[in-house]
Amino acid sequence: MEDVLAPDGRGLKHVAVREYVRSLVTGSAPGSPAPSERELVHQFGVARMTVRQAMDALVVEGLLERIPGRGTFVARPRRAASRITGYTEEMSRRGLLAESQTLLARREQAGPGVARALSLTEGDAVIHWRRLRRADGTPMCLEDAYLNEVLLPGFLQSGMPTSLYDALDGRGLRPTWAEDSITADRATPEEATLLEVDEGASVLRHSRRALAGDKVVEVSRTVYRADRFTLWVQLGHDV
Amino acid sequence: MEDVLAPDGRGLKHVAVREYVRSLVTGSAPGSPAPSERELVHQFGVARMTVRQAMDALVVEGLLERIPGRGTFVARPRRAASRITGYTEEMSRRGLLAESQTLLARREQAGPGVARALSLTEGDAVIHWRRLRRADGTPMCLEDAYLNEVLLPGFLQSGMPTSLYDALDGRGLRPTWAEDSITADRATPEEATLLEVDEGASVLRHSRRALAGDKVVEVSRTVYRADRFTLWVQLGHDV
DNA sequence: TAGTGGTCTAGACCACTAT
DNA sequence: TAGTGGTCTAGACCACTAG
Repeated sequence: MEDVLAPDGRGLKHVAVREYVRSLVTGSAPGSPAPSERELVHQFGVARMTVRQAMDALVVEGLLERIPGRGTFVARPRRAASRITGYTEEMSRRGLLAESQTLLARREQAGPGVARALSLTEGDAVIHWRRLRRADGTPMCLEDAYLNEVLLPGFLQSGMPTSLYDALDGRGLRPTWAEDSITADRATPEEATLLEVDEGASVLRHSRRALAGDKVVEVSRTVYRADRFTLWVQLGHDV
Repeated sequence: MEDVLAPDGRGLKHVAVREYVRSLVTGSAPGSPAPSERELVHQFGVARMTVRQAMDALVVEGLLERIPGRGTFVARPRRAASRITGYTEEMSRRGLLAESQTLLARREQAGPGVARALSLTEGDAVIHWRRLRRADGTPMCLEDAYLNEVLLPGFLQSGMPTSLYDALDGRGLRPTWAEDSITADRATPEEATLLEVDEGASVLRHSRRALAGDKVVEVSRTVYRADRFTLWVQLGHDV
């Protein structure tokens, strides 16, 4: 039989099968059976290899699980390391209202440390954004973020967003990789005043270098009130 | 042509092709070309679909990258969240000598918190292992680990290992998933004495719930000297 | 124009599971 | 025994890239 291709003219029958199966099984309980390969062959009038290509994708995705001799079934959802989140999303996840007060937002020349972290040259233009961040009205942390101005043209002029990560997302720069370091320390006098704690109170210092693909999009240093904040991290993944 | 199968009698030609290609490209620089599919068809005398099955596996693995119209090439290695490590491996990675002094290793009945964290019932038998851990001779942290005795029969009797994670590894219980929480605090008098710091010194408190598959294999609470230890975490992954 | 990967066919035999 | 997924064949046409 010649290759007439699908009615839509694009040779993507396996996509049609894949999305059909996906629509069938999303929402099904793990262990529910998916249609058998030969059943789909008859339904779609395609070759079995085409159906297998469709199912393979769903298996790789972790949606389906094949059991030889028995059939194909909805898989137990895989665990995966949590996506990289910023303060706003993290507080929202905890059921707290995130508010931020910008203390400083300006163009600066990168110092040696920031330049290295942002993969820039010393003296390059960076955006320095300092915020006092609250949760349900109480100071939670003080954050100094440094951004590569080249990646964010007009960022300072366009009015600062509430969520940096949402703003990055909108520019296709959502971080997919982050290198964090965390240590315990005591609040400096300035930090204590802003965070409304006693001088020398316990704080958690959190540094992040966040990348979107190859591009370093954010370097930040945040100091959290230890009496109000515990950092949660999930590590690893299934299979 | 009938299905004579490979010389070894097992119908796994795609494995032979896959491992041949893997051996060719491991060590090659990203961007190096892999053999073309039709080239492998001739070399192995197999059908193209068989070659594609082999290559598909390597693409999913992240070793190869297909570029339509150009060929198949060695992919840039994907970043992936670091594997879950214990103290011994972490110190070794930092070039420090890890030593441990067992302060306590005994069978206990799980209290409510430990029982819940280990997915056990209160009163079930657990192993409680407390260690003072040093790096290059200086106290670094104090760790209380709780283990499910049912998963580790004879663990206490077989002599305590240096590395818990190596011991778990040997029993097929290497953690693949961990839920950590981190906070800053001050050392209690007892902690200060053991860690050889002043009472009230800054410490990092790190709790972990580590799983191997569905099984909770370790629940631990560790207190680190903040003057000696910074926690490093990598998050996210490519694609 | 030659070569590449992308898609697809219409079968086949195998080992395994469930009835 | 019937049904399932696992493997495999020997072709085919397509869009795309590169020389």
